[in-house]
Amino acid sequence: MINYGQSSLDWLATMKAMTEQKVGRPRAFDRDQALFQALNVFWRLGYEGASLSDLTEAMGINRPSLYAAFGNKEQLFREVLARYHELSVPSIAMALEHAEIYVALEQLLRINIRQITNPNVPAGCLLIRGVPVCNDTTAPIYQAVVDQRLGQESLIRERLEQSAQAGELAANVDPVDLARTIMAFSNGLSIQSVNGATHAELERSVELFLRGLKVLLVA
Amino acid sequence: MINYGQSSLDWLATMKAMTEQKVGRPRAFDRDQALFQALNVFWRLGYEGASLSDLTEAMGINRPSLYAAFGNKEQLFREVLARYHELSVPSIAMALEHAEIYVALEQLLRINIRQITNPNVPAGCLLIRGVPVCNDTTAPIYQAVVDQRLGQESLIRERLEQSAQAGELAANVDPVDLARTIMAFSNGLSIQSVNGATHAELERSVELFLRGLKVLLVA
DNA sequence: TATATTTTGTACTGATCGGTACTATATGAA
DNA sequence: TTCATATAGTACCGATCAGTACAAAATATA
Repeated sequence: MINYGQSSLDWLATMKAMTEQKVGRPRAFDRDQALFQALNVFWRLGYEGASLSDLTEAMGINRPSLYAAFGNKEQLFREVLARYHELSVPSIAMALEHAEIYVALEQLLRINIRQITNPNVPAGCLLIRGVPVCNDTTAPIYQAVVDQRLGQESLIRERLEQSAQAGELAANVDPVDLARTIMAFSNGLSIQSVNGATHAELERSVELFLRGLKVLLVA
Repeated sequence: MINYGQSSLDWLATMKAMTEQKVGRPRAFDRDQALFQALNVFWRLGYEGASLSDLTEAMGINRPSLYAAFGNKEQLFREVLARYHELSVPSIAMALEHAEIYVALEQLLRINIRQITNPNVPAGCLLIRGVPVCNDTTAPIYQAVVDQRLGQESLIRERLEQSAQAGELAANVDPVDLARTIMAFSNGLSIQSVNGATHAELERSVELFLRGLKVLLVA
């Protein structure tokens, strides 16, 4: 391994320096902040509904700057998807780390309704609002969105398979089926949020779901 | 009341004759069949993704014929929504007619997964695929879609309120909350279907959900 | 200071969008 | 036949779409 210095912080600094441009007119905007604004626009308007004018206005840059920094609309959305992944997966993974499976799933759902009713971002989930169907426009990025939804479900499934090994699931409860069931409910909550349901209302739905979920786990 | 004849069939015939054109070149296409094709296109491509070219091609008519018969894209979609309502609500209502609340909800979910995995139509639900967000394009019809989703939830809620009156719900189970919970799960199944889940897989998720649901109802 | 390099901003491209003007055509009524 | 009415089909409209050509401006290097 190449020695970039004495600590990993040095290594990070070196990597950053390597990716930073050294010559030419410096970029007048923060690429990360612009990407976050793009995330917000795609979240709010959907992939098709977000025009280049919507994006550049929110990002505070002009059109050629967007293309120079991000490629095109499709590649910008792919980066947005990656950013959304970074923002959502850690909290899912953290919830699922709880030793008790019931608490893990409870935390998962409670964190979920916090996120989909966060007033600082659009209601619901980007992965559901953003690209609901596959058509000529969305075809290039449709599968990536579905894959990310399936990726979240896999996180739940893997945790449930641990529980199944440990004998924590009730009789005739398949972890794959239960993961799909929880994911369905979670995604449905996102639609409820878009419908206008409040956090308190979603909380009561989660509590009802959890009462039923207990039957599927061993005491 | 005006007497249109001896029977309600005569009345229907009279109404039909009144709405049928009597003068001018006759329409060369079946309006109902064209509307059904439009439903299919909106279902498959979404409201934004369905272009007038997509619509006219599938409907087998040219552009001025569409505008003469349906007004414009927005009004056509409103008629499509009404058609979808006619196709979906009766089966929901029929399922909920069962005397036993558990059976009613079971039928509801089983009919639901039959419909959202029907190979003759696009996967999932038009009300979720068709108009996921509100933007400049979808604003005129967005609320109508949300209202139809809420209308389906109301059907469930009203049935559950009957059960609550009859003491068929477990302690601390509010019918409004339970209706929202069931609707969320049902909508999530629609997304699972779009993800590629099979009917058999959704059936197993429904069965797990029903096992939990039993706890929320009195034996 | 001179040069190479990159970003910025304006102004544009062809393609497609939803919607329509206009003419030809097909009917019922006179 | 003749006329009034309504649809069919072609060919078009202005607006907007994603994407880009080009030149001015701002930096590092030499």
